[in-house]
Amino acid sequence: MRTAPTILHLDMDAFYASVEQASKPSLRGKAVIVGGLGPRGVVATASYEARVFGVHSAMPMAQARRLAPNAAYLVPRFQLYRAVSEQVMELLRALSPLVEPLSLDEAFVDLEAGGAAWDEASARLVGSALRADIRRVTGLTGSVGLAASKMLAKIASEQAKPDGLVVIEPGSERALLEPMPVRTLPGVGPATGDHLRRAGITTVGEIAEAGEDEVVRLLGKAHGQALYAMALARDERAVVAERETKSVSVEDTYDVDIHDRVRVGLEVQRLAERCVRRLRAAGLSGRTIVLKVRRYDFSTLTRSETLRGPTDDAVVVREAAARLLEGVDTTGGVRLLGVGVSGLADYTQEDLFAQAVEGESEERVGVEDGEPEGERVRQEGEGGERRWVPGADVRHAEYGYGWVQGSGVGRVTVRFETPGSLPGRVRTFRIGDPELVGVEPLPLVPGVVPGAVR
DNA sequence: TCTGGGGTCCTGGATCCA
DNA sequence: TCTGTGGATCCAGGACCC
Repeated sequence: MRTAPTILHLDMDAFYASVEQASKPSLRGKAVIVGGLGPRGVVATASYEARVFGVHSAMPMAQARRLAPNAAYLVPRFQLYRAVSEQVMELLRALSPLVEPLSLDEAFVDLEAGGAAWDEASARLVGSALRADIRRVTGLTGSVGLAASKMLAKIASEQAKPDGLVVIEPGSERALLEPMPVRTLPGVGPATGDHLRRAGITTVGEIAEAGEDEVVRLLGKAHGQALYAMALARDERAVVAERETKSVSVEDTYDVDIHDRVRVGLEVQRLAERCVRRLRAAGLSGRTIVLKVRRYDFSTLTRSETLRGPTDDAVVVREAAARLLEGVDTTGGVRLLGVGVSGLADYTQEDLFAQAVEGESEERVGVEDGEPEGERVRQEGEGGERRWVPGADVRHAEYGYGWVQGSGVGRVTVRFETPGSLPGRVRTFRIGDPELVGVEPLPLVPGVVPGAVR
């Protein structure tokens, strides 16, 4: 284990909500909640102003609306978040070749490997400069944790939130961890937390006291050994820049349970095609096809089938998924369906026609990936009429740039403002108003154009 | 009052094979 | 030929993470 706090963990503060606030001046300082807005949606991110009401990630949206009825509710705009994330990752890669992104808003950086820092003082300087750079380039705040291991750097950034920097000095780790709740350690979720609590273990110090044998007895070999080591502040995991994808999957939760078996079959076919589109866009193929079914009572089951060789053929995946579905009882209704492919390879075995039982249908899904992500600005509503999603960027021929605040009963309400403007005014239009068009998001900091935004 | 989507890793039983 | 053993692989489910 290294002796200087040169592993950096960056965690952007309330990332999706902060991007929305940066992009929409009227929302700054307000409760903003980003997530699925359907009847079964959950919160992806809540701004700190919304957290005051008790709203947090993964909470059912219905519950959030009860707690914070006056918050702004927006659907995620992943394209924009990806572009901003790429700007941040670019800053990290300038520090070191060893950057390990964990998600759009989080990453580890090995500062020593990049020669950017070698002791506490230099690491602190780099961390502060990074936070300033992030603010300058994106207008957003991020929290930085610095420590001698990944686990501790992550705990440090958690303590630094929001908008701070915390260094855990080597030598102080054990004393720091001891009183912390077991849930602080990575890999301890609700189930493991409960398990440990029933054994009388609630703090990290108590895991260390219990001894490795006891923890392994409670949690199994791999998990137990890993957790015991973490409790002693032992974490030798390296920062890994390139992680290869192990599986590709898509899934949909339906607003209303599907009972019709034919419809279930059609949805599975659709998901299989979407999955293959993603697979091909990534230049991958895979051997194992997985069907996932969540039933009306939330019980979830998976069925999988392994082919003789990897495929990226939509027909093959569709047929495998259909075969798997045959063995699943869906009476009572299903709320979620998913199709995935694992056992990935970066080549395709062409000689797979035998696996396509009806080798006749030669249709394939194109590589061009028009993946809808719920960020479609304008959707076709029932009867072909236009529908605008809350938060979407628009431009009006007369009033300029703005975003959709809400829509319904034939009307759409738009607030006209841009990232660099003062909070703007609201106007309401007919849903079909030809003067109103959907547009790409504007850069958060005027003049700094996120390269990835098309 | 309900519980998304996209992943990763681990475990344990079944099966196959040398 | 029978039986036991142990590894590899497959399959299903659970837990966790962001």
